[in-house]
Amino acid sequence: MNQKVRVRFAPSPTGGLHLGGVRTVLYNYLFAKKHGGDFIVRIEDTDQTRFVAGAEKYIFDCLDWCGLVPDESPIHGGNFGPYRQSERKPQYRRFAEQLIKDGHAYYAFDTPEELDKMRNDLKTSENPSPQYDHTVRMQMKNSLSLSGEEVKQLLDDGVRHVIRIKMPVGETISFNDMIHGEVSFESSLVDDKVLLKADGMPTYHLAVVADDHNMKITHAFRGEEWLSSAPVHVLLWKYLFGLENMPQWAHLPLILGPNGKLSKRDGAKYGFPVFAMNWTDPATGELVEGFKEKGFLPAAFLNLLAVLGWNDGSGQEIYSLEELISHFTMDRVHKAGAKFDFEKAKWFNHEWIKKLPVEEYMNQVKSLFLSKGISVNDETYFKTVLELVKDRCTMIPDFYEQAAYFFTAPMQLDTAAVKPKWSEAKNAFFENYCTVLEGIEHWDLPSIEESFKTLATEKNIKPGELQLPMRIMLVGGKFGPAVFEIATLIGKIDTIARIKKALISFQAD
RNA sequence: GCCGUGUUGGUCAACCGGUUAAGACGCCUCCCUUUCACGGAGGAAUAACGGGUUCGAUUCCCGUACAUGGUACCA
Repeated sequence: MNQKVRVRFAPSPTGGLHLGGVRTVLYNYLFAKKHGGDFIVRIEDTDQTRFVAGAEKYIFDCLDWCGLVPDESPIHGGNFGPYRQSERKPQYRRFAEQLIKDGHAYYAFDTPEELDKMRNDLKTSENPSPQYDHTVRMQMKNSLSLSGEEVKQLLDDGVRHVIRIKMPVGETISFNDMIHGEVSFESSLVDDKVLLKADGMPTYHLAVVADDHNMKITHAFRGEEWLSSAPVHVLLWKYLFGLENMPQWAHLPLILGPNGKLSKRDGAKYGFPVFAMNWTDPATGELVEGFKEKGFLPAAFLNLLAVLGWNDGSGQEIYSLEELISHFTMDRVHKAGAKFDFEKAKWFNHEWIKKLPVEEYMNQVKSLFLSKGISVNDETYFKTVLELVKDRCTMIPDFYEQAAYFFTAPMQLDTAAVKPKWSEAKNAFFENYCTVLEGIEHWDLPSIEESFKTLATEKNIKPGELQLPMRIMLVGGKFGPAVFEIATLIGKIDTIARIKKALISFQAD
């Protein structure tokens, strides 16, 4: 009764870790931490045909980036391993045989061709996809329709076969979902799902139940796409380990794209990531950009996913991981799927860039700069600059545009912004101003600004009219913090050099 | 087709029988700023449809529509 909470995330390593997947991990993690329990990751690598090399490592890299470290996993260890299904193979067969012995499952010898034939023969416009269920199983080739000797013969001959669950007729199967409440199904309408495949590997249905039992899982969260197969799992628990030991289920709502189901195609189509990190499909070589590479902060990524389908009713929107752990409750998770809105996602990232001290992400910016050919030598200067421009950055790559001119003179000047109002008088002012600047001994904000204003008054030009040209000279465009602050930071030599260089190009035509 | 799940502004959403139906993103206007942002003040914009139940329904029930998931020896 007082069993410790044990929640598992069980990805199948077949592709990138998408938004819905990360949110499932997050809720698992939050729930486990909230109750002082264990957060477990196991890998569902039962399907050899779709298993993708490198995908397991990819999943853990993503978790690492998000900061969701499991208590138990193939790479972290634990007391209820192994944590990969492929390493538990013999056990599944035992469970399946047990079910047959108890009359809850049967051998099926139908070939793929025979299955196709059945589906084709029975297909009507009314029923486009006939199931292998109680209505047809006696017409098929299995241990229910065949005699004991026939079955034994087939088995002895080593004929390929699967093991199917024998769904009961006329029972109502129901269970209490943590999100949806009571959900029920008519057993007669559910088909005889394959439990053990011809190659001896279990299907997901047998595997989850067996593994959850083995690992003493108390709460199992998964996407809503699994809800329809829940009756199979409930029955398996009933037959194998007892309903009273079944974990609490929670079927999380789906995350939708702009046009329904979120697919990796949406990323390319609408220009936003759908995976946590870059994912290269080994089959096609196609690269899908991730949130990390797009320039998202993990804190923002987690935050935006957490509140997509959950809120605590307080109106708060910005949560740190710690806050999420203390505020999170399953009863406030939504039932309905939510459409992902990239604009709002960007807003979350912007908020986190403003909120977090620059130390948290300065290394990312540093490597961004490095890739653009700017090396950072003075860390204090670097931090000051980042602090100054962070309000203007929504995503990490924005720092390049917003801060590069602090390190290197702008390549291009927005001359169009000054030329229409440019005059000899202004030109003279700046030539003069350079001389004034040369003479400044203590290069600080007041002396730069005061001398600018004094000279402008002397020349009878409004200082305001000179500030934009000055900005274009130093920055290259109409953006950035206060001009004199920029001049202060980039220093005397650079300031004068940029003014002189700009005067030439203003003159140019 | 059948089964499951869902349906409050463009999007995320609060409310859990009586409200002028919060808030956020986005959009628009203004202020701040002779740059761009940040910040501040406003604005436009919402309960799918039809029946019930009730003194009273956005809230409860039933239909319909729509959306979404499943319907594989995939997960």
